[in-house]
Amino acid sequence: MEPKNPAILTPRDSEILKDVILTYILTAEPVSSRSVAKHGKLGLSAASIRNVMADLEEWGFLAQPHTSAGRVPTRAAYHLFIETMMETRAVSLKERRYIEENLKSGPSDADQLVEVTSHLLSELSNQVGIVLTPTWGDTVLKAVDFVPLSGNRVLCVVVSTTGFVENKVIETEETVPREELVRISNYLTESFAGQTLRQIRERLLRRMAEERAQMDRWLATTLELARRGLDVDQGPDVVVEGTTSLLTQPELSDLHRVRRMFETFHDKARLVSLLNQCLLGGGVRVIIGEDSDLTSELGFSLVAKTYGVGDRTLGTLGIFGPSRMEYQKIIPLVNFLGETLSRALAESFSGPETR
Amino acid sequence: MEPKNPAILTPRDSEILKDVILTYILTAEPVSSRSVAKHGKLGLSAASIRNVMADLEEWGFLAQPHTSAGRVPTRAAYHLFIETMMETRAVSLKERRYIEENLKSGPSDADQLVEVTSHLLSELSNQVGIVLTPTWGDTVLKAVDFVPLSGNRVLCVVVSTTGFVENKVIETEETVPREELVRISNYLTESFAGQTLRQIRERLLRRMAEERAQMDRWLATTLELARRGLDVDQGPDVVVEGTTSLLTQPELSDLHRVRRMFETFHDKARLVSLLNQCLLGGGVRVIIGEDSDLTSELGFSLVAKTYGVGDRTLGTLGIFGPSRMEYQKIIPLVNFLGETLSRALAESFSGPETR
DNA sequence: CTTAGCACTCTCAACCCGAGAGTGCTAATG
DNA sequence: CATTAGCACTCTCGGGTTGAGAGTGCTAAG
Repeated sequence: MEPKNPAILTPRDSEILKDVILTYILTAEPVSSRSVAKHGKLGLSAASIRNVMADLEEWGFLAQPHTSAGRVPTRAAYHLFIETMMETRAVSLKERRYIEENLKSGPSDADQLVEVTSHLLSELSNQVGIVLTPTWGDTVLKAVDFVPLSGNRVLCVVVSTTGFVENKVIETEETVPREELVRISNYLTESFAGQTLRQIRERLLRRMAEERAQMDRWLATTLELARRGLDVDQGPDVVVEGTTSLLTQPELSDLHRVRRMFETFHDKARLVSLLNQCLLGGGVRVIIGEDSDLTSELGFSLVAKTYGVGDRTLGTLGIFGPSRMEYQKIIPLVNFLGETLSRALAESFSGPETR
Repeated sequence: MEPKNPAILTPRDSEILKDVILTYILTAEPVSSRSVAKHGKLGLSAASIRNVMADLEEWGFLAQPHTSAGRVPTRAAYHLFIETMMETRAVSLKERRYIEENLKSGPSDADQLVEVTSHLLSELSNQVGIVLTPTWGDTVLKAVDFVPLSGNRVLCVVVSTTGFVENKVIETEETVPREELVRISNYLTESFAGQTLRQIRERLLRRMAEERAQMDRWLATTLELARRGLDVDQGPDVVVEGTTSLLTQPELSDLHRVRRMFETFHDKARLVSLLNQCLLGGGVRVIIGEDSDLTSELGFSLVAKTYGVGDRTLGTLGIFGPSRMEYQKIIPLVNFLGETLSRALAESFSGPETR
């Protein structure tokens, strides 16, 4: 469709494009040649700017909603902006303090940590914050514990090395006394700590098949409890925060798009697959507009980054919002929060082992 | 403003009012005299209906958006409708099956039960489902359990008799070995099970003050752990589900009201206080429009009921939506789900004691 | 190469207008 | 006397029109 881009933009072209993008981000309205001429540093008249802008449109960096409207940056323009001409604005000291305060003191377990992070993402960007929790099968077991409830019910508590906790009530064939449960907890924790739930599951099944005949009663109930309690095959959870803050954005001024947006955020499966596109690479990934079917409908963008402990990637976190967003601030913010969350998870939960 | 209502409506007035309400609930548009005449059983002409409707308006049961529009029921009309002329439509067998299936098989602990209930409320009514979880201080302790994490961290698991589980990570002064934690868990569960968290907290504080001097080391750490672990002073949680389903309702056709609605649902504190108005009485409570500041802004209604185990009220559940809702179906639905949730909580978790 | 000038295009809000819907009133009717 | 047919009146809503404003593209002059 669009003619081939030139190998490189002249400094002037670049400057003008940048100006258009910056003011569009600010105002959400098509940018006219006149406003660029007035506001811009280079003392050119509107007419000259117009020529350049016509070129930029031809290259595919600008578009007009209709004849005689200003120009609007395209997806390509945003990408170029981010890669070559953006001056990132580091997260301010005040914000860093605020983040660390909230992340250090408030949450006690990892799930709360994730929730607070999502909230911070949203609050500090005025967009939607998204955090993907680790896939449960990949988490490394720290401890299992069984608590007797009434009747034949047992509460199984599974803790990962990174501090995520999962509760599950299971029903046993017969009542298992408290002391027995303590022994079982100890045994299972000792034998399986340090392995992923997926590995554990496989080993359990293999072992149950192998030893079926010669297993004593105690081992049988133990393994059965483990199988039931550790079998949490749910995929990753998506924590979405701040959808309402988008309602004030001008791009959501019509009801139909509002509905679409909420439908989008409710379809967790698609969100997960979108977020998973960002799994590779350590830096911040930016997905803009038609890069993905999800973002294209709404003309939205996603700025995302993985988080994890050591070299192990646990999940993804990011900010979702109209393509017209302050990448200069958003990208450092996502970066910082990714690092901070990773650090918090590492510091809090993988200290010296207890035994 | 409005002239005093007549002591009683004639059967004909009543019939007409009912017809207006029913068709308004269905169509969401002002009801004309003509449509009542056509659709209604009593073979009257539009002109006669008009006279009656003018009366009903004078008495405050109907209102017109403007001259030469049809009539719309007022809050008073809905109340009258619910109290005297509504024929409730019992929850269908299919729906009952669906509810019981979802509530029996899916969720394992009480928190999940609440979540599923909220979802069912929303799904079956196409409105917003709300469930208020029990105030944590009022819940009765079933068991406490401590799981050692890394370093000086201990995961405290608190289980209520009704199956609600709370996790909390606390930091201890010095490392407490695993066997010790087991002893402490046992001791605390035995001494405090059956009391509310509030009671326990008071006793703990008193005991710590009394015995400060003569306490041995073990008891000191035990009580300290208990104080920290059982001190969850958070208020009730509000689980809101299905806000998006309201977006298709015609009363939310303008953006401003959509924003208002989402703000409303995000202000958990106000929601709690509204729901708490329904705490008294065992039946289903209906709050319509200007009955409360919360519902008035939007012209919304709330149908709510308490749930609990035995004679102990635990929380509230309800359906929130435009005043124009199918009370004939909604009220039985809330009633049924309240009873089913109560039953599920009772059956699952307060069976025979384990020790 | 730059820019002033101008014609041209497109949107947007305001306005008007007529159709349609519904009412209130009155007079006729059983 | 309740009921109803008839009719004038009111209000909303959608469509069409118009004029102002904004912005562009082009051309010709500096």
